[in-house]
Amino acid sequence: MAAPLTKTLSYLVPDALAGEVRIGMRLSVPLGRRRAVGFLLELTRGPARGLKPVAALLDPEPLIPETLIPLFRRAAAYYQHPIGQVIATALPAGLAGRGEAPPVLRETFYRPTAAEGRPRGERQARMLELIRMRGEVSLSELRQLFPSPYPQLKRLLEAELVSCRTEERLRDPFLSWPVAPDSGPLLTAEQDEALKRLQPLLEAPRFETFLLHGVTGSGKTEVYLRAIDRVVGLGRTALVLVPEIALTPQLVARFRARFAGRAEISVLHSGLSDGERYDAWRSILRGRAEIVIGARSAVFAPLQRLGLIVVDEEHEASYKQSEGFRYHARDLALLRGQQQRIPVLLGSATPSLPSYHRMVSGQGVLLTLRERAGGQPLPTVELVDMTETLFRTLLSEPLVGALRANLERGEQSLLLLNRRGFAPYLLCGSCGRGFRCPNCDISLTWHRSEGSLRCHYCDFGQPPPDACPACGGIDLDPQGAGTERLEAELSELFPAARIARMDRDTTSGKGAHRSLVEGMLAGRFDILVGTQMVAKGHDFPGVTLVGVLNADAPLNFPDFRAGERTFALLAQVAGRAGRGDRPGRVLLQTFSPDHYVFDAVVSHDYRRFCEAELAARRSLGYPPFGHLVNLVLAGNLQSRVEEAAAALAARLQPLPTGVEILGPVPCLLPRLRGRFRMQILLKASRRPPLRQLLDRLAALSRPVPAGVSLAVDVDPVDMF
DNA sequence: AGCACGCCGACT
DNA sequence: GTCGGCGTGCTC
Repeated sequence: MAAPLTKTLSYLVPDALAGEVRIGMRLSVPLGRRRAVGFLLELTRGPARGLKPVAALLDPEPLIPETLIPLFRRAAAYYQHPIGQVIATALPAGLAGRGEAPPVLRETFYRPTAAEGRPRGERQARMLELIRMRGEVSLSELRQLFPSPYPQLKRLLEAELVSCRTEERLRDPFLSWPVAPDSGPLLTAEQDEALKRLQPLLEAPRFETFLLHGVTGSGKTEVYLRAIDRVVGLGRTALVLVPEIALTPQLVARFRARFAGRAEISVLHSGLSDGERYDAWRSILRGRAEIVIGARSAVFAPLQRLGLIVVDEEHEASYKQSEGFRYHARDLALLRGQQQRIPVLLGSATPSLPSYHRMVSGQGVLLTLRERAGGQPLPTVELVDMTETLFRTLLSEPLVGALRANLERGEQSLLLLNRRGFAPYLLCGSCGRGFRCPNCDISLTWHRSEGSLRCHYCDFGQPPPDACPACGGIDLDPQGAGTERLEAELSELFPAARIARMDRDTTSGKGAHRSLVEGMLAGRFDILVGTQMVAKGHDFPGVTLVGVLNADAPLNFPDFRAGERTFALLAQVAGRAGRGDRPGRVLLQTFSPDHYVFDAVVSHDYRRFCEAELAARRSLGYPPFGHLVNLVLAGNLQSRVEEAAAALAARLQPLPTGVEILGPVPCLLPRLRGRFRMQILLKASRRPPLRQLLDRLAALSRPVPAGVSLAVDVDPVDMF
């Protein structure tokens, strides 16, 4: 239902429709004095006291498999979100609202009849001959061979020399990454061991969580491929979740190559048009795909006979949707696994603390790959203490030296600077004035090549002024550095080097990301600079040096997960080094070399990091030892939002024992896209009292006044 | 969300 | 005396 209703509504099925209704169908139903789109979740018999009748069925077949309905129900309850919007999030666009479903494409096929005759016309005769020879020919093919075949086809049909039939055609956007069939490498002993542990559950499925913790380059994908091969071989299907499909073309290509001709793979990604997405959904529903690979929302893919769910890079924050229905795809994957009684395989080089904690507390099986698959050593990681550099330089001497040496050896280098643009601030040299976004009240980033000052949180952009609007000074000074500036500085330092940049600005075009990846693989670049995008999943065998410019920057985030995030980012990017036949070296530039995160990165000791971090979280009651719910209020009038937040906090009293309330306080970004934002953070060591409080919140008739919106974020990941 | 109902200020 | 403001409540 498009309406944000918490409860479901019951309708009467008229006798005329009784034969056709099935669970999972879309219905048109009366709601108030309008018509709404609803989903049939349950059919019951009983007295029809005062129920309004269903107006119409919208589709000939169900759009939702019955097995997904419990998932929608639990997800709606858990995330305190109206079930209609949960379903709308899951489905391809256009199916939940009043919007029309994308058109179904049809294809007509012509085949010869038993009749013997010959047509008179020459063109007709040639066409008939082709159809007789091939047995059946599609209209689109005929149109390629005969410019306008319609008059002849009409005659042939009238003469009953051919017959035709129409069937739905599913759009199939085949990804064009080259596919060479491959049967896979020999397994390492550790991979083999991991598969042996998985095997029994693939054969006789039941719910179990596996966490595959494998160092970078240890071949986690190979384990997924083998496990899925087994699942598919047993006639079941598999779902693979990846953080961002556009950034993992290599993984998709490996799946295609491995299963070429043996299993159909459906790839769900953000580049699909509504029509393609709709067709992908229907083809999965009809069982035409054995393997589905997709990002977050693919956790709802309508696969039948599911035998395994894989969540790759399970620690990635992008699995959490941060708007609307704020679900976490990894957690829903676990729920789906539990409901459908199948194993769920989480994989990461840097598992999330909650997942790791689940395993060590006995709620799952930890599988570990300590060695790289090709036997390469893990890279050596060194710290460069930036407090000892005399001048504020972007690139330290040791890093410049290492880059130079790498260039001389003809080896590739990768540099991470987690900030795009040229400079994050542009300040007036005379009066010190800066430039802020009028909608978000944060500093605008100078994008030099694009010639604009841009806000990274909304779409705002303006050309950089020639003079300071406050004092008229013409001496505008870029402060700090982003990837664009780093790229420029490197070209000055190494004029002969071939430098490429990978960040959101250089990869927004279609195929741009792919051509950067291919360029690196083909050795067309010596140095790749980029934001965290460069850290994600790539396998560049030629890279032997990785440098991180502001390695401690993410530590300064006011978030209890800062340490975990920093460790994950650094370990992931370090893992890009030395994947080929030459050893890798990693240099981390930092102003706080004594921080314990760096110890863990240098020693590649994930476990020690986890134990330390978990101890700290336990003492503070943070996840996984406590549970958080963030209530975010937003509105155009600051005073109204503040009053609403204070009033809501008061209405939550008295708090159930065990629940703490923090706030209301302004959000980390107190203004975003022109709206003022306040948050109320709820914290509890156990879930039940927190649930109780959320139920009370849901029962409030008007939790916030008009002009203010309220978002309930259960298990928040980004507390902006 | 929509769309009613319902009770208080400036207009034909 | 009506038109219309948005506060409150419901939708099988």
